[in-house]
Amino acid sequence: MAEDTETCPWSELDADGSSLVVHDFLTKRLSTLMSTLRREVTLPYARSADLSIAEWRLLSLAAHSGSLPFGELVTQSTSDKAQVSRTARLLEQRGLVELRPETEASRKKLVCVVTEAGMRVYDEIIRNARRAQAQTLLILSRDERETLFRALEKLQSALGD
Amino acid sequence: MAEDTETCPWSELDADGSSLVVHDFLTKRLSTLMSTLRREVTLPYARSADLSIAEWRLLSLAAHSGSLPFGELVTQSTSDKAQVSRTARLLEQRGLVELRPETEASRKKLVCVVTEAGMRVYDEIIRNARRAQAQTLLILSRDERETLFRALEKLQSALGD
DNA sequence: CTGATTTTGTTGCATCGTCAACAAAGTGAG
DNA sequence: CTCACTTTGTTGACGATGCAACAAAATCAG
Repeated sequence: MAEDTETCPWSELDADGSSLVVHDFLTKRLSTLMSTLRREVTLPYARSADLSIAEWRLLSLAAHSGSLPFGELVTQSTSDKAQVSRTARLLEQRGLVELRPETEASRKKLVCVVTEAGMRVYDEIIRNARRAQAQTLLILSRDERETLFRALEKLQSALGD
Repeated sequence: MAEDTETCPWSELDADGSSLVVHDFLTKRLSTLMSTLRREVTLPYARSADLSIAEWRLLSLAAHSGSLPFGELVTQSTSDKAQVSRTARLLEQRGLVELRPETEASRKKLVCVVTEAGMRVYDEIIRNARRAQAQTLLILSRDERETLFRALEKLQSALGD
């Protein structure tokens, strides 16, 4: 084993897995990268529309399909329902989304509908964000990009989504 | 363009980057995975030693080399110096690390030295964590693992470390 | 050595995220 | 219909996190 420990220590693992040498854990690496991305990419874009990161995440989730049930918002966001509730209400106060009953008969179950104003904000940011991300991803080869996303996907579903 | 949009929409980007179709942004994917990993992997292990995630991160950083200057702790952790300061003091109160002046002459610059007790806690957790991570990584092919880590590394340094 | 400048760690504060308790609404067996 | 049970969104409380002001110490030019 370990023919290329220098350059790829993480590849050094066997079926048992106990010989993994990685001090540089996947979790650490991901968390470092995430924190950099938040600071350098997401935060600036969110701030350009005077949104917090949580607000931006919610708006973009809902805006992608125009509207989303409250429950879906909770499921798809990383946050819990408390955070989603408060953030959604903030977005509502600013006229970017509307929270209304799912059906006429019901009064409790809510849908989050993005307003015209919300859509404008979303479109504006998402365009820049797309370009910035694409620019960043260009430092990876096409194969690396594909493998990266596929690997992340696999890990996600292996961990029980 | 878009020969394989179905399976790999993210690979669809050109030099300008404007044609990137990714709704599924890298940031979103990473943040989802991170949050799952924290919940399913890191948190349980940290809790098994009654540590918060921040405490575990600090302890593992210092324990890897036995001791680490305070400044290095700040640099290598994702957190800022305030957080590091408070967390380190907590670890000190619990006898897992010792914070002492870097040299005899100095009184301010600190080194974080992991105690015997701290090392025992670290060793216990790290062993399990390694095994768990290795187990998870087994769902990726060797090539995918290598590419994944290399890609993450590249992105990190491209974003100005 | 001395005074000015920079580093370094601490503290206060505002924000964010999570947990748990709660109330209102929906659901279903009888 | 009705009573018990579940689901859903809100609220309060607390810990974690990040920012910025601050004081003590280190550094350095002269």
